[in-house]
Amino acid sequence: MSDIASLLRALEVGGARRALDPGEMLFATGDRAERLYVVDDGRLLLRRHAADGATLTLHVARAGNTLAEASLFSPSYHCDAIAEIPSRVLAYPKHDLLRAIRGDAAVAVKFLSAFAGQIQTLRGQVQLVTIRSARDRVLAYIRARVPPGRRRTEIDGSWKAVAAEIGLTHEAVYRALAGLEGEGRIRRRGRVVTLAR
Amino acid sequence: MSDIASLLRALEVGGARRALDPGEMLFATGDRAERLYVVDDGRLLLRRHAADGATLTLHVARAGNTLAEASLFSPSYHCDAIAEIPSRVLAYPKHDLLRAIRGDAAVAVKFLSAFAGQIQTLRGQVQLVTIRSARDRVLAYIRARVPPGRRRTEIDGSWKAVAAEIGLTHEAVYRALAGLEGEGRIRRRGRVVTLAR
DNA sequence: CGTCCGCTTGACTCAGATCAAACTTGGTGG
DNA sequence: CCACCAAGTTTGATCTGAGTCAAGCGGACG
Repeated sequence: MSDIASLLRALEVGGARRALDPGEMLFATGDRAERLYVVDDGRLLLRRHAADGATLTLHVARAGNTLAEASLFSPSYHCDAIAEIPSRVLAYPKHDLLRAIRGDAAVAVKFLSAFAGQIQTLRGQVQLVTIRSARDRVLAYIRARVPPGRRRTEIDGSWKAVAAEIGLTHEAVYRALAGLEGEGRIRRRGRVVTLAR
Repeated sequence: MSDIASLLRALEVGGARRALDPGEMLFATGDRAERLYVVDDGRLLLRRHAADGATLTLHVARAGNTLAEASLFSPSYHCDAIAEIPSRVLAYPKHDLLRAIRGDAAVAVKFLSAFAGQIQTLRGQVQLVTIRSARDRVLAYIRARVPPGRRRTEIDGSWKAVAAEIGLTHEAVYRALAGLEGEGRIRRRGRVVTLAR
């Protein structure tokens, strides 16, 4: 998956380990961006607060994912990072990384690759969040999670977390799921969902 | 806009122009990924087919957007690209780009920075589209367009296009604008908007 | 064994979608 | 230079569906 993690391990750059409890904050909006993180284990949420107090999950970072890539080129973080479950991360000082990247184009290319993946993920999310109907949005979310050629997928995290990720209330998500199952478009047992033909 | 586009223009790498009719396919899933594209004019859809036969639009690429960045790092395209309206694109051979990136860490860093910018822009868009109230969403859109320290901005394109971009109907946008002007939050003449203090 | 949290469903409300219609603007061609 | 057409803009009336509030169930965990 993310060869960034292994790439970082191979570099001289040392990563400091840090453990987080559920709900613990790794960094907050406005903090000086001095580190880039790799999720070793667990799950972290990148969140932003809207003016009206609502919180939006911008990204769900899982084991192997990098966190706050954009902060490499930004003086401060522009969102909060919070552990959803007990998690461990590796922290790499931004300056060391930038030095390594500037010194070795091959390293830079690896980073580019990881960034490109992020862009794709985010585009998918923009597209998803723009779908107005809750039913269609949930269905699109599921479809995007089913590996090509397969029919089944397991949602990781709770449906409530999914709701936050796709910009719906959890009630709307549950109703959409119930509706889709009623129509026979999907079958579901807990977090395992199967697309109907 | 997309500094990737201007970055590409600045490189020695030449871009081949290509015109597409509505419905014409630029590339299909599984094709060998040999080029990265920049949309010069028009609108292209990136689509994927789900297991249940449905078509999923992953992204709508407009003028200035790059297409298939991820393909730089993948041997084949993983979605279809189709022109929605008459469009023109610039095609950059992947090998030339990769050579330029690998050969010069400074170029690589420029790309990285541009990609990081893309990521931030996209995160901002996700956040914007998630704002539920039409009034607040339009206001946030305007605020994001006003240069720091200034009060005025000119929207490029029509308000109708803005509506599509931020996931509202054009009626909702016009009403939101009228409401904001009524409240005295903004002043507006055509496409020029001034924020009230 | 009790508490917390995810899950689920119901009733009600309201903002934005939808449908409709008129006015304005800009550009094109005769 | 003007007639005309297309597209954007504006406003009104109605409807729909997601948000909100509320309440109950069940499993996980200390």
